[in-house]
Amino acid sequence: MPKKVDNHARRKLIAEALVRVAAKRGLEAVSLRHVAEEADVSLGMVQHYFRTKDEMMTFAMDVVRDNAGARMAGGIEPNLPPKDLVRALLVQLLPLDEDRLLDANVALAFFAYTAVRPQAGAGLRENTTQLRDFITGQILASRETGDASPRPDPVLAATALAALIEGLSIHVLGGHYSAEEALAALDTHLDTVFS
Amino acid sequence: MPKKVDNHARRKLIAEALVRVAAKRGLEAVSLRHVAEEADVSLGMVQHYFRTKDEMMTFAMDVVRDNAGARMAGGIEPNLPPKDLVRALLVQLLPLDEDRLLDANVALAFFAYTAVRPQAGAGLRENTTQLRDFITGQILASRETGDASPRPDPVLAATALAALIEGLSIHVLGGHYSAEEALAALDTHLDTVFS
DNA sequence: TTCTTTACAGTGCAGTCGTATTGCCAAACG
DNA sequence: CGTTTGGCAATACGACTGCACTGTAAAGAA
Repeated sequence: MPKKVDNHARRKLIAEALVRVAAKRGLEAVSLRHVAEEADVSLGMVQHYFRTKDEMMTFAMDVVRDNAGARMAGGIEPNLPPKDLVRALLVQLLPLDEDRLLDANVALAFFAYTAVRPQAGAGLRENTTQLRDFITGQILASRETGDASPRPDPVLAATALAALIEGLSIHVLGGHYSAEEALAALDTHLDTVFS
Repeated sequence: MPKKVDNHARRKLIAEALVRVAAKRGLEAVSLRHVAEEADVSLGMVQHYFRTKDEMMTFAMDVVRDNAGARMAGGIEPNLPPKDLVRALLVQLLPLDEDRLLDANVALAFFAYTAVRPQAGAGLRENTTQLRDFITGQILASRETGDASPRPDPVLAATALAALIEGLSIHVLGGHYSAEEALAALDTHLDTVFS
């Protein structure tokens, strides 16, 4: 066997360049050439690691999802009460700093992307399902300890919570209001869920 | 003066074709030629009514916003209690039928579009601001009549409500769950806001 | 009537797109 | 040592893009 290269690292390098292009100029500006330029590699190399553009897109989506997942996992401190735990998770999805703003921007673009390509959205769907399930569990846990009044359906409450951060993120991205306002809205909502 | 044509009607005709293309195949499939074909007119005509593609896009965005606004206005019955009024409004933004699904799809695409072109998002921002203000007013009104416990900040509650339908719409578009589930989540949230 | 102005249709152009193809180079194996 | 083979660069190609330009038909103004 000839030269040995870390295949996965190269793909990630390219995918991250794609993310930067998409965040700065939109998904429609993502072309093989632009990505190659942003990654400071040749077009040929991009083609070597991704046989088709769609393959590159899909991989980049997975990288973004992994980023978000890792951030959420990193925000967790065990033994936190359910409410704080959920909050710690959701805050990681809000564009509160430059990094998260970049990712949220790309995530939004991918949402629009998968809305027209249903088969490409499987990963996204899995993510929200997991998030919803986790939140549901935490709501139930909080009720067991008697912290919350057991009024509304926990699954629906979790659904609303997951949708809420999504909507807040989008509004912040669109410049409708500041990230701080979004955070405040999230907090008041959390208060009502974990009353 | 020569031939007299309803200029605005023609522009709307073209913009609606654009919306159909965007909903079916995504914003990136929106080209002058595709729109012309969908509208069953010539490329030359599209160019006659829109000097640039960006001008066409902006106009189409306005049409979609008008659609949504008209729907919301149409859903209103006066003398409704605040909660039902707000619900009637927000329901119009959920993709519960084919028409609203189409518009929501395009709206999502435009959100992603404006996230990278801030100057094009002014209209969108105005829309959510108006919606937030209206909801805020209704929350305050409901409290005056004593229907609600006056706990959380009404502005933040309105912000959350507006963000919530946005997030729910997106999740429904992505096939993460059904429109009925989204509606149920909205209702439980409305119950807590207008307790 | 003649003239002017609008409302298109058609074509051409320079640039970009994704992809296929070709070829060179260096490293590992026999 | 050669030979093979993966890693990459470069180029070419047909399709498509937004836009500019030209031509033509028709409807009012003079």
